[in-house]
Amino acid sequence: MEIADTPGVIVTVDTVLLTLCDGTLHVALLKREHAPFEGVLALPGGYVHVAEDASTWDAAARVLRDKAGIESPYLEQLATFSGAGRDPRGWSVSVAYCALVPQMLLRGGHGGVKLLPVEGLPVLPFDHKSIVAAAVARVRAKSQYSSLPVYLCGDSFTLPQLQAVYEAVLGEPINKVSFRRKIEQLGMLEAIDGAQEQGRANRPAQLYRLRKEFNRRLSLLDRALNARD
Amino acid sequence: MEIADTPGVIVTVDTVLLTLCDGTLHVALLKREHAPFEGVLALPGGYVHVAEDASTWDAAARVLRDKAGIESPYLEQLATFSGAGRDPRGWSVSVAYCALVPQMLLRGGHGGVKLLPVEGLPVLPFDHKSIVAAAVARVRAKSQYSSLPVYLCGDSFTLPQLQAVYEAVLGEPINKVSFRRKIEQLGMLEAIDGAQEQGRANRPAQLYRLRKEFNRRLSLLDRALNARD
DNA sequence: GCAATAGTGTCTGTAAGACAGTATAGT
DNA sequence: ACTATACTGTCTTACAGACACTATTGC
Repeated sequence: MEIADTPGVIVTVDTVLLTLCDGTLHVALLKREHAPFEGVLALPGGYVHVAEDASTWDAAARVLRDKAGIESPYLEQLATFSGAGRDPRGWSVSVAYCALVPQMLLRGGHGGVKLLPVEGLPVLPFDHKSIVAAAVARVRAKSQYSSLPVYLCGDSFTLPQLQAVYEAVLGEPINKVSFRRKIEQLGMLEAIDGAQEQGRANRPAQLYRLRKEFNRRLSLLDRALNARD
Repeated sequence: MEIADTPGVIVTVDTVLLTLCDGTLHVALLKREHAPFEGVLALPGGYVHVAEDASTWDAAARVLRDKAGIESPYLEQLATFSGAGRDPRGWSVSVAYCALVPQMLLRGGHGGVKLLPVEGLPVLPFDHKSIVAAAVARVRAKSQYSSLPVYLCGDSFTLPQLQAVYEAVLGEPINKVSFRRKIEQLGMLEAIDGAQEQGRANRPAQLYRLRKEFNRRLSLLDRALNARD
């Protein structure tokens, strides 16, 4: 029997929780409670707990739940950051995860969560700035061909609202007709019968929701990677 | 000061080395030299060596060099596989990397390397079958919009050869004119002056090579993720 | 009726695929 | 000259963006 662990390697998870505030992408940061960098704003993260976590995905979900008070409907593995220099405690491996949540869902979260725009972040400890940059790049890339931004909306939304979300993520205006054609052909939305946005002095917009069979589809794919087999 | 490692977690790297044989993707496997699964074919992998490896990328490169005798020009992080159940030794984290090499480069490798078609693999230990599947899916996806398959060719190649490689990876024929237009607009190849394929009873094809500025571009991007900051 | 935004029909330009033609080697 | 494959010019078709038009609410 060989050694049952890898001495000298720190194994952690970090989560990049993104949401839309005022039309721009923001990332959730927390003040660190322990050394190193105690009191400094950083990504929510923590050690993998061998006894509790069935995988690093579960560890990331636990970190978000316990430290930020959030159950993210979307949680995808981003990449793994590693090396001798990234953590002053020693050689470390951090499996980074990316979460997308509607801003409303953050209302119920813990009070200590700070939201900062992803552009123009202050200096962050470890290599957290690189991790955020990788998450934003991934989300922008996926938004060009997938339904990923729907996770930034609530349960129901109008097409103009969804288009505004896409435009905020991608940082450029989208042609209305093309957008609606694209959404149509992706086929992952369904109109909610008789439900329309009310209360404004114009034609009301149809409300839509994600079809059940597409719900959490992307995160399920990621889960399969972490399953036993 | 906290603990300097994460007890009970095994930290390894696994490499999926892909190449083209007889027009289909093959993966390199090695007989395991130690328990568990001693003597069984598996992906080349090993523990992270804190003293030698500056990152998991370096660990993967070292594993390929030492165990398979190959310096891969392309080595990209794929995903991280983790959990209590995937390794009988205990809770483990494996950072998986994907390498692409031209078949010629494998001639110089160690003798123990077995190449098997990625379709119809036998049962593999750990979750190596999932890892291979993820690598193949990633390579196919990236091949649709990038120059990734050039790493499966040698230093110089003709456009018809490159097209055959794309078709083998994607598993479907490509329109010749569209392919040449696409390659042209990607602009990462340059004709080698006066060099043409010889020796066949037809018009000789122009030889091309990857432009220097595009060399290892994708793997450099991945390296940046693993750098100190 | 008017303002404002939702949603749709249609035109146009760009890019992908099909096809056929020309080019150049060996035999 | 003939064959085989490399390469290229051009036609057609599909799709993305632009624009204009209709639809429906509150005031």
